[in-house]
Amino acid sequence: MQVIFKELTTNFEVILLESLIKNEKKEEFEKIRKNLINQPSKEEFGDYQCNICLVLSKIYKKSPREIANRFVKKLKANKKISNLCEDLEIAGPGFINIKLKNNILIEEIKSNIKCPRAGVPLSNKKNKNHLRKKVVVDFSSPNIAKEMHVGHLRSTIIGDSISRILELRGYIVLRLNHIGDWGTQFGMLITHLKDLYSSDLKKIDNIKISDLVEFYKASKKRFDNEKEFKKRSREEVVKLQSGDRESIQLWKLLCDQSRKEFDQIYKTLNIKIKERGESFYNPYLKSIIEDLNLKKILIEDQGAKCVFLDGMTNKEGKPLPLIIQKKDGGFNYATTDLAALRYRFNKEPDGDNATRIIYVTDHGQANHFAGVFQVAKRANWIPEDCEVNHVPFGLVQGIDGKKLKTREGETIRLKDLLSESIKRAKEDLLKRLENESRSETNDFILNTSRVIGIGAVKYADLSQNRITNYQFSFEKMLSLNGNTAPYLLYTLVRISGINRKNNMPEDNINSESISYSHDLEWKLIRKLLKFDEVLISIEKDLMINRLCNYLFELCQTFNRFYDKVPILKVEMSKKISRLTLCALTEKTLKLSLELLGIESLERM
RNA sequence: GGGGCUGUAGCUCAGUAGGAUAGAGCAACGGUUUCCUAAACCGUAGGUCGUGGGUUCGAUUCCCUCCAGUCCCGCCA
Repeated sequence: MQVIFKELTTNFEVILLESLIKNEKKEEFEKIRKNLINQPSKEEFGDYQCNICLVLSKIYKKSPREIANRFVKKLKANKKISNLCEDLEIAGPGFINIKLKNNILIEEIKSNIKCPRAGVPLSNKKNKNHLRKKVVVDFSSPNIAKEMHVGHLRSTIIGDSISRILELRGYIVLRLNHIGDWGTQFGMLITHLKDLYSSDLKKIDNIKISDLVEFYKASKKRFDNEKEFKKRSREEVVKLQSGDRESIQLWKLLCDQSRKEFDQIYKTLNIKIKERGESFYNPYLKSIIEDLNLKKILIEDQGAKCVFLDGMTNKEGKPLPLIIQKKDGGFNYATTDLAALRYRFNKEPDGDNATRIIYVTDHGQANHFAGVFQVAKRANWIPEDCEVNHVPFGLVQGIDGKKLKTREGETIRLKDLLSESIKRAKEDLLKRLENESRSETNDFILNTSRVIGIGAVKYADLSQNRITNYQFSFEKMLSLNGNTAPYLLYTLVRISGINRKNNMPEDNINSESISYSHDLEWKLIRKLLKFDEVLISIEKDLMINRLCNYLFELCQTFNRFYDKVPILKVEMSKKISRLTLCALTEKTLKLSLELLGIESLERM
């Protein structure tokens, strides 16, 4: 319905401007045009509302209702507006409630049914060469030789969903996995590896580390306790960074084995992402220093090369530095992040030619990114018309409100968490089958519980406002009531049920005869038509929970309709009209679940 | 000490480019099945929107004070 909204806004603006000119207040136009037409604060107020008369009352020094009367008269005289609107009603102190004509809404429904994106328009934004804009989404980013945990889960799920939504809107999306594959920890890992497998070093393929996490822990323990080991580890870092052949081989071995673990998780979660770890940017680090030097913003302090940040201070009240090069000459993550940012905005072939970079990390890194962005801006590395966004998210907590841990106090492995969810979904399903005396094939049971189990975990995360911490509860996310994946899937299953029972041949459907009379039909129509506006708002603020909220409301609206309004056992024209609503609900839901990375089901 | 984020019903959370009587789910209580999956639907009850100021015709929303929780603050990422 975005198109209608825009047309209404344009024509309202014309009338507003005429009025202002007539009253010699033209200069106010820019200030007050912004929120000329709003979403209604309540459904019963109509399709949109206009609150401008209360503002005009101040400017014209007349009562808002008096102004509203005149304004509405002018609006009604406008042909384009009267073609769209059934009624412009003045309410309360001077609000104008806008109700659209039924046939306009029905035309929208028909057009959305035909549209493969269910009415969501493609973004018309293009880059300077009039090509589709490219967005880099940086998400997931686990560390080599460490287990993925719930913190990575949020980044992965949110980043994936953002990518999918931007793709639907027509952007070219480059999903990047900025994995931690470089840095000082590799010194100890490689040294430990060399000690353990000294005899196999010639035949590297023979080395199989059974448990990388245990391996990491053992290395760390030695690093912290053995002086000699620590020394060798440090030397190993230098070797690695200077490109020593054997060190590089062992580094690759560690990365490969880790990658296998990650890929399993990504397969389970159905995540597509391109691995481009920190090591990729090594060749570009030196020029970061050079360029910052050239621009005279790099300052040496206590042996380290820093950029001092504006508006940020440390404990002593002095300007906070962003360390670009350590006193030992090594680079750290700020350097890599700057190099990555610059590369992504650079033109091809030495860059990605992006116009927007989105970083999905926990909000603990907010300061870090604020610093990095500030330096990038001062160094002029963010081109005109381009933007960077940090998309922060809160912690995953247990029921106790503390960081999610096992009973033993250990970090929960992501793969254990996912299989637990599937297991619980399966138990629920089996119980239901028994209660209803249903029998299903083993394949059905496995697939259904997998889709529900994974979907529930994803949806629980995405439906939450990402900025706040959220409490992880299998019980809630798998519940069949409330704003959960199973509730949405169930709604879809109901529609599939209707389709199965419907024996009417498809070519009987004549969309010309569509008409609606029931109040619940109209509520569903209006809800369906909000879909595009929801997605467009998400493109700006990247709050995925808006989509989930919308879907929950859509399903509630549909279920009320389904409960009270017969669909199949009615006369032909009503049946066709109602089946059309079912079809669009189904399409919207399926598409949305896809955007959330959740699979659909026909039966459950 | 500085900065970020959070504080809304018993619990978990929506809602904030200012708008009319602040919404869901869970838990509690009550109701609905000749019909498409009742895994649903309907109703009742539950609120000083952390505190105190300010701006405004109008503030949960914007600004300031204070309180509470949490995260970050020089060579880890």
